[in-house]
Amino acid sequence: MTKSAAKVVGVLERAGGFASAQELHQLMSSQGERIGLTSVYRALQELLKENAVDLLHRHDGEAIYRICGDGHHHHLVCKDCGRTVEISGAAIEKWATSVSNEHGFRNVDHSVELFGICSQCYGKELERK
Amino acid sequence: MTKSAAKVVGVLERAGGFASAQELHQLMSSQGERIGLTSVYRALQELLKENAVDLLHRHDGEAIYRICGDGHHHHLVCKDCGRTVEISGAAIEKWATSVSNEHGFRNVDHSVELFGICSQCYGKELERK
DNA sequence: ATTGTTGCAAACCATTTGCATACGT
DNA sequence: ACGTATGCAAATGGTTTGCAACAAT
Repeated sequence: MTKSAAKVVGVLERAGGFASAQELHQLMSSQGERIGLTSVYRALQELLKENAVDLLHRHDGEAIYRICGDGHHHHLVCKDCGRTVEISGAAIEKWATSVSNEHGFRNVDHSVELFGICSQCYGKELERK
Repeated sequence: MTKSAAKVVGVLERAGGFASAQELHQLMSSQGERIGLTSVYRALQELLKENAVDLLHRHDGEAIYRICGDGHHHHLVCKDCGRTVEISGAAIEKWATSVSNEHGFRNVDHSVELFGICSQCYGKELERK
């Protein structure tokens, strides 16, 4: 693993959640780490290939990364406030695999996203009426 | 609803699944619709505000849109040749519903896309080696 | 005439790439 | 020295905005 990658892992661990490449770079810079934005991007690509980080996208499309507990999981996102709940289900994984096999596909990757209104926002909506 | 937005809805309905703004524009152009890329983007923003379309992001971050509340089917897409198989599964629907309830979410909609290598392309890959 | 819609071109911003420099062994 | 890692600057590509021309009522 490259030096930059190690640094990025460190910051991601300290951050504890999701962060974009730009945010990581800013954070590291403000903490005195001398690292180029390019290296942050390259480190993240490297970590992705090794499945050391998870990638998903914010509402605006910006890529955000997180240390991967190597548990593969999906997201339940509130359309109003953006609150996100991580979910995981063996059921989905099995289903994806069997459907893929059924159609003769290999190396199948899947993306599953659920979006709805969380209980908080649902409550606020009712108040308004 | 603006005229462009109506056209976009039409194409999205015919497409039946997810499509990016760029793809929509290409599609419309190739079908003789004279519309600017800008208008496609503006139409999609408009439709988003009205909750007429759902937005999510592809693995590469490109925004893809889908008519909201249309008949549920998902896609199994070949990463190489783009061949697409429509799939549907009651199992997924049940799973999505139960997970959503578990977390107190309402009006939950889900998107499931599978990406892999179809048998044809897999065969070609083998030949190459 | 006024208001809202369109489309071109330019701006924007996250991300990637080319290339020359600096590092580690 | 050699191969790799780094970083700057420039290119890329999806998306947004400014603005002038245009349509609809």
